[in-house]
Amino acid sequence: MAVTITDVARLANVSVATVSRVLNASAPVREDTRARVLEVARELHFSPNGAARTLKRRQASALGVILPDLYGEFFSELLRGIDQEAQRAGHALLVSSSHHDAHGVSVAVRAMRGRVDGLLVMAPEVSSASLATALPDGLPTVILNTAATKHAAAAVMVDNMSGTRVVVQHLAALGHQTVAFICGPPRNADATARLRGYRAAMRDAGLPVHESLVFRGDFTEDGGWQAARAMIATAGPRPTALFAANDAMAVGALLAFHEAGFDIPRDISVVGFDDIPIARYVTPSLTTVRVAIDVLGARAAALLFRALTDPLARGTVHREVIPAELIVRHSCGPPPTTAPQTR
Amino acid sequence: MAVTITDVARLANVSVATVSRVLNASAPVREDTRARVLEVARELHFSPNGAARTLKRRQASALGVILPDLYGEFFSELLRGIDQEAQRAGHALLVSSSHHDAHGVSVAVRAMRGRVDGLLVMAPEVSSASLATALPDGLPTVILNTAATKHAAAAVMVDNMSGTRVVVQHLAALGHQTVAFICGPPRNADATARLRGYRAAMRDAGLPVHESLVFRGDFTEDGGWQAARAMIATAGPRPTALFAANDAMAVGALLAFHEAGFDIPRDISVVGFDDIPIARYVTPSLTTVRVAIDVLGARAAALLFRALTDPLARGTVHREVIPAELIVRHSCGPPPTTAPQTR
DNA sequence: TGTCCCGATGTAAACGTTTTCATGCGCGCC
DNA sequence: GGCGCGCATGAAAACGTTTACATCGGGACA
Repeated sequence: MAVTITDVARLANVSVATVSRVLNASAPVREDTRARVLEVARELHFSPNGAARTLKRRQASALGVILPDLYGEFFSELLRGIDQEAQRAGHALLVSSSHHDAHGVSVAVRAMRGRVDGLLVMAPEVSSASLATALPDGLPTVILNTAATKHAAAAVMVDNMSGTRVVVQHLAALGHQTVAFICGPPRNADATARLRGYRAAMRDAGLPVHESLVFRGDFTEDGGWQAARAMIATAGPRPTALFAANDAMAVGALLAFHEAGFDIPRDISVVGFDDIPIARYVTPSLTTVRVAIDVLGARAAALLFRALTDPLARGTVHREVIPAELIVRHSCGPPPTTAPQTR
Repeated sequence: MAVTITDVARLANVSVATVSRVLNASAPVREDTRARVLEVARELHFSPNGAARTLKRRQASALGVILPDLYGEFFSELLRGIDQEAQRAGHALLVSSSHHDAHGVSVAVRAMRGRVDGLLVMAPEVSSASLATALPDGLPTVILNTAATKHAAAAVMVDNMSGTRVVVQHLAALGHQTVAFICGPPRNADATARLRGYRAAMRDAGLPVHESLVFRGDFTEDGGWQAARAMIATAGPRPTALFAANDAMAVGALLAFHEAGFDIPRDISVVGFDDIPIARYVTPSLTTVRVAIDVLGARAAALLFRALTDPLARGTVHREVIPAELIVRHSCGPPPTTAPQTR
């Protein structure tokens, strides 16, 4: 059915070896045979079978990408960065998403054996230990945003600590004393790191952390909206600023405040985290922490390629931290002289 | 290096055939041998080599996805829909993006031969004819948002015509007479269809199309921002509404208007197209055309699976149109009694 | 003129599976 | 008690490549 190298060889009156040599330029071939082979190959629309090639060469020219989800601009940007780097190296991407638990990751990983040269795994909700058992032995792996395991060749992570610190410092400098926080998903590594960062930074700034002002969230716009609603409805100390653990939730909170008639930043300041592309387009534009998500992906891919090409690098776990930088836009201002009214 | 089925067979004192039978449950095996094989396989962390499996089985359990780009929520949603459907069928996704011309598509497609069972191609900037030559012969293909070619097993497209029509009708009903338009990329199939739809709907509504109010765009937020700036600066008839060919550009326009001190929708109404998730979170929330992008992807994948499993379906080109529905939010209102002032 | 070497090509093995075919063995049946 | 049948298993071919090795001329050199 499909045309194979044998078909080309037959029609060009040469052996399959010669065809292979022509197509891969792997050995000198007389010019006229070369031309003849190429002609026949083009005529038959021949393209080599990837599986066979991979099997023989022991190199798939593909990277496996395991993601917890695909919803929202974050993953879009991440994948874009990875793809860009992979494409430069002539590698394809085998993508598999919505793997939230160790078992899901394990299944996805097994399905990739033999079809990828290395793995990029982002599983922020899976514990380091479970991840270690889910990862394969022979396949170089780079972990994203998760506590690094021994199995991995490298780990790339966001500097959540300094990111959260700089936000709190900024808010404190503006005069805010009461800063609410919206968490990410409970077992998510980034989420917990940012919560820890928030607490530590608040302490260091000499500001109190009111537990009633730490709201649950799930990294989605709707989660942020819900949390902001809860905040508006809640009794107790009135926050003058809200720090959301990611931009999506900050955007959701913005809507909730807008609906409630709040003026931002006059009534309350809002900060996000990640700097997804949309952050500068919402109203007011969102003060946030720039993470360069596409760079995060690209760096992870680059590290994986290094582990693949440089056998010496094996065995040593390389860690890389993507810096986090405060981006001041218009969603923050000084605290109001009197706290906003609940309605 | 990597553990193979042969290793398992040797340690379990059986032939490779038996191991294969156990792992695939493809033939009855005595219970004790079965247990022994499974035990050894687990012990060795064996997982079958995908390339070898694909080669022998002539089935890759993977779908190729070719996209023009990965930037923004549109592709993220599309990919999510595809992934969801593929995962249900136990298929992985081989993704390759940033293919804008026929040659790029052709290269990507060739790289996928033998590693995927079918192809999902979105190449809105490639002409139908070039696409036909770029697509492979033996591989079932579903085309997204592009004029269908004969080679394809199916095509899924957005109902751009009725989508644009309903927007113009909505604006006309509100009393708008002068409606500006921001185009997508010049050679993009969706973009041109939406422009055509805008023109036709305006004509049918008895409204004039001022060529000076048809602005160039590129489907990005920044493009929309630039176009809106141009609109503000331009002389000539003052539009009371702006229709952007996609949501990203509408969001960009929103920012430009906001920066210029316009009140939306009092000074000008804004409409988008696609209903990306963020559309309901911008301020004001965006009136747009709901396309259910994830469904678009999922349907495309479903059609591909049908072509794969049902050989009868081959040869007939199935077309499916994803409906477009007006979503009224807060970015539209009646036209101002006097046109907004340029500043 | 014989030897050596090198360039062009062919032959066949190998990659790790799945699957067809063959084989052996126990058991029921006449 | 011999015959046939079906079940469990093994041997080996096949999938479509790449590549190590063999082969064959022909030219350079002694």
